[in-house]
Amino acid sequence: MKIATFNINGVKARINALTDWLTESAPDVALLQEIKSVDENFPRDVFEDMGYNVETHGQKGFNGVAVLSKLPLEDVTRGLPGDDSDEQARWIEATVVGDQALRICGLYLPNGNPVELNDDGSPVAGGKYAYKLDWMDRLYDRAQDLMAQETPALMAGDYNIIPQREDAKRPDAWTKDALHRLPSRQAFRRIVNLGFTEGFRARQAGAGHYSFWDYQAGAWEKDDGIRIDHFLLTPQCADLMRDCWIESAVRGREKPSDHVPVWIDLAA
DNA sequence: ATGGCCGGTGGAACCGGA
Repeated sequence: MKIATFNINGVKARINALTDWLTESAPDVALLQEIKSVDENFPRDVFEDMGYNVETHGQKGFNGVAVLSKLPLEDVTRGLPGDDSDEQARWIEATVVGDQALRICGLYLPNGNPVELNDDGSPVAGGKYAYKLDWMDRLYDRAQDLMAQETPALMAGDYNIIPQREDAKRPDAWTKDALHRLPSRQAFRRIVNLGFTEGFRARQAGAGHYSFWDYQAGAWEKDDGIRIDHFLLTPQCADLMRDCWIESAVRGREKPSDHVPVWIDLAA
């Protein structure tokens, strides 16, 4: 089973690029982020006509996540648990019903910029960086629950985290940024350290592997990228992993997203 | 070498992104 995560940066603007990609690359499951659409306006018929089951968790203007699956989806839940006042659409879960059940979580982790700090270095309450770290605390709690299930499960999406220096072309440019500053990396590592396998790094070492290139300043042409889209797998899911790769060529196509798809292939 | 964007909203600039 091939599963891809893809921040599409607007489903309406990306509809042709997206259907071309689905036709050519044919994921069994696609986790989409930044659909930038309310559920009612999501073009579900387009994907249903291609043989996908469609589940969305959208909002007006920005954010929004979705799952497309050729296999049946069950027990769909929307929103990351832990804060009923959080109205941003960044989390969706479902169980993919195949030879065995696989719990999949699609996520769009907050960017966190600008970083606003108090004099003691703590994040300013109510600011975007505080929201990012608070969201990651809730992600930790959900990750802990998933791990306790001892079943095949994964959390994948746009983490907005550059885990290590080798995951950026110019790491020094990111040291104070919300995507790479130490507390952000620590919060990510703390989740991984619950026992998750980071799919890509289980397959591929070394620098020069990116999943995002800014639209500005010719970043794609200069390969000035960062790796921020990740798969985290429970041990029972990691045991099934055959491969994990980044489909970077998609960034060079017509009217691309600024992110590209990241894939895993599972023996399931 | 150098400069440099894009999508959505709403109907012009501005927000949000990373």
